[in-house]
Amino acid sequence: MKKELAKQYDPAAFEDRIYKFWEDGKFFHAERDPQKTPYTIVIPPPNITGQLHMGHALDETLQDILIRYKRMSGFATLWLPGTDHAAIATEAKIVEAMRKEGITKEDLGREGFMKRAWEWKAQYGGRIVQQLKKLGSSCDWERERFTMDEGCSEAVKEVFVKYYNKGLIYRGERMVNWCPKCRTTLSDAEVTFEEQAGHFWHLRYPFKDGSGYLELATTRPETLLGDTAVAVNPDDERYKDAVGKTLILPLVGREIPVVADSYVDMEFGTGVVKITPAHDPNDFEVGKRHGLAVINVMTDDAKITADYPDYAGMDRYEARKKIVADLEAGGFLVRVEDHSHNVGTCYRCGTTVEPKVSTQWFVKMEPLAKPAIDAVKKGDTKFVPERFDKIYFHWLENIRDWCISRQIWWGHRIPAFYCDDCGEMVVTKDPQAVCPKCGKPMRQDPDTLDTWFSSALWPFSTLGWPNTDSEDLKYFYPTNTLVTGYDIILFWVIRMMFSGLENMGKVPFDTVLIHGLVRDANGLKMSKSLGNGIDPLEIIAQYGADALRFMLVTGNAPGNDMRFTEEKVRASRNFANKVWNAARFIMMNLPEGFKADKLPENMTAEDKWVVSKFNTLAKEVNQNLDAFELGIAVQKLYDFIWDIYCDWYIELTKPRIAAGGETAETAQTVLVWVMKGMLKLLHPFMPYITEEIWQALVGDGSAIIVSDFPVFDEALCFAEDEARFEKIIEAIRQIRATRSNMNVLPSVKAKLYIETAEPEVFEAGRMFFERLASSSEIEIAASFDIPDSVTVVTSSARIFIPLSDIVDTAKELARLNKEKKAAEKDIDFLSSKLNNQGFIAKAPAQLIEAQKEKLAKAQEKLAKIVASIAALK
RNA sequence: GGGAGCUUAGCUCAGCUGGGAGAGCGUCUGCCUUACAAGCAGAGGGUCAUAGGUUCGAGCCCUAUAGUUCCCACCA
Repeated sequence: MKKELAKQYDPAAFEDRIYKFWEDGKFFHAERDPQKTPYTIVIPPPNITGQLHMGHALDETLQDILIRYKRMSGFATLWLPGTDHAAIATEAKIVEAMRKEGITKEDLGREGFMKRAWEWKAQYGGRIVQQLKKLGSSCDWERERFTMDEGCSEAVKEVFVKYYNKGLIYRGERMVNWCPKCRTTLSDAEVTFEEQAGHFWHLRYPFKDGSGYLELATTRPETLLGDTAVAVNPDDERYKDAVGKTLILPLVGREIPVVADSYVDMEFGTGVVKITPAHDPNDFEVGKRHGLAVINVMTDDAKITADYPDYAGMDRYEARKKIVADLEAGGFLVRVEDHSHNVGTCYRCGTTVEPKVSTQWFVKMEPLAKPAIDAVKKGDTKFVPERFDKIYFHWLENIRDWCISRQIWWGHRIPAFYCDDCGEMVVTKDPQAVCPKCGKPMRQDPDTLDTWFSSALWPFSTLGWPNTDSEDLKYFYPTNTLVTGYDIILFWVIRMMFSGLENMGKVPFDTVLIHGLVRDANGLKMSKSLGNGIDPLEIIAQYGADALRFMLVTGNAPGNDMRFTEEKVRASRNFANKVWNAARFIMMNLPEGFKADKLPENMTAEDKWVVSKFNTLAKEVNQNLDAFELGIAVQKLYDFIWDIYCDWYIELTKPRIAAGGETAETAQTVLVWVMKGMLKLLHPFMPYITEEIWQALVGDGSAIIVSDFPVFDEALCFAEDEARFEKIIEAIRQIRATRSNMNVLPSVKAKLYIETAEPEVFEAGRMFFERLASSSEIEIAASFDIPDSVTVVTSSARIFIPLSDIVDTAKELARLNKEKKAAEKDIDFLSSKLNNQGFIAKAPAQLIEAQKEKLAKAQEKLAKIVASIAALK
């Protein structure tokens, strides 16, 4: 053997070294191999400004498990990494950093700002990548991409121009969501609604002719400045006469008409609505229908414009107070009620969004949505778990056009050029300096694109598109699995779907594996503002990446949220320690240069038992990984390794190793063979420890990361041997339980008389009773008569333990009677089932057989108990 | 207003196409048995939210109810 393993598992001692070993060995690098089937995952690119958080840790772990599994299963696997420029988020951070230095964007100018932004990217862009490596992510770093690198930018321009020429992108004046703090538009998906306590101000607007007033209610009195009408429902009898009349707008004095529009709900409030087309999306629509003026009363940072000297320069909330006060003073305020309503806020900074009319670029969604819906309906792409396709369909079926222009500098600049002289506009990939019509200079649109515009192209822009000759593109597209959280389906998954279909003619991936959120121990979302986030890097430093990874998949089903607790990480670390020590035990007991490439011919009952169990495990792990049930796969592994392998098999080999000779050698071979297989199965989940042990145990220079993943092997099914050995295990368990119940110390050894009709079965287990069942000597026969002994009854044996000094006949009788009752209950249950005609008629034959067997066993057992009770009396 | 999820042991959660309820942690009892006390061996603990229904058989399928979380829409 190569070297000794440390007594305690210390991941910090080898994780970085192992990662370097993999990188140096280029094991992550994907080669196109026509002999192999490709398996591709593109990473959801983390923000360039980001710090690794638990959400990433989960996302990356799931991907790495799938990639490692497929790599070992013989696929040409590509896990393509990269980062996202995260337009608004990044720009906000840079602006904030500049603010601390007393610099503004305007100070630097566009070019100067961009230079600074790229410097920022160079400085912080690598940080997240280094953090991903800590997790053990086996990404092909040679193919790392960035949404603003040359190729991705080329793809963005290509798509923009293409869409424009197809009429899928248009420029238009629309009501958009405006964040006054970020000073940019937001798409509908970027607006978060929040319930806020507010007020309902009831106002009266007087008729111009002095014939009274109309009473209406508003939640935003400050927008009154921009009112250009008041609307009522055309069917509302109360206001029939008012329609067409003119009102005088309080405080402003503007004359505004009363219009009839079915948008007004007669039941709500007074049935009268003030119409402010410049500051409310619905009002904007009403305004269009009635040809109303759009009067903007606010600046880009949501302050009142200079057009209203009484309020100019006040922000919207300040203005609200003053306007309400003035209304009250003027006798226009009727009353105020409390009213809670939903307010749109910026997903990034939380500022209340201000609806605003402006000229923006949009993607026409309807023609793109249709194929995206069909693709999932047809099953070309499927969601895991399936229920998420409902969210997908709902959004696409009710889709609105996508506002893609942003009023920031960090991002892909819109490739549209304007001639201020003749008004010509050119949309083109190449910079257009002069106007093709009049020859005057042209200027490029100052706006940039929504960050999701480039990430929508990620599955193919990263593979070389728009160069359709790209070998990577041909080989690796469509990708296979997309792994992401449910919170990002609307932002990203949908947009990749229609982009892939539109530009590549194929869906970008066949499966979308959705995971949930990692919450804190109290079930709260981890967030910066709450300060309840847990840093994965600290956890890794303390417990190791393997423990963190293992914890993140344990006990979790696809799509479900999970809670993070350190106890769970500790449990995972303990499991790693268990594996570590099992390996250590084996290596301590192996002769120099020991090889175990294939199973020995002369396997014993317990050897076949463990091999057969392992074979079943291999089948289950493969099946569950294929079904994306990582939580189940990992549970099976845990159970096998801890319970079957460590608690039983290793213990069973100890007397054999002590005995030496042939049986020892066979045991050693099986120990190593199963250990190797089990490490392979565990490798995708715990890559570091498995590689570290592999290197020490195998020591032939091979790497587990590229070893063959174990699969089910018909030749390793030993169902009969397995069942036979279970009888010995059952007996040992029963003896231990009985002794424990009777408070017999393990140090008190006793003779065992095993009465059984299957002596050969127990002969095979003879050497185990001493160590595992505290026995001093064993006799096996078809019949015994041992008075004053404790009687342990199993389905296949009656075992007498002569502990005369501690046996209390009355107690023993009570214990046996309890067992008798249990056995009788068993028999009742089974026989009533078997006596049920419906069951016999309709249940599967296999099940009926199984029940019959169980019944027979139970009856045998009962008979033995009854005999023991009789003997006691 | 529309939709989805969840409700299983004291806690956190698994439970695949319906066939005698599981894990980890915690609790209790014994053990330092030279791989591991980050451990070993035992034990206790659940009318699977409630009420109906389908079925030979329901934690699982159907209906309703309650509680809870989330998503979408956003009526001034």
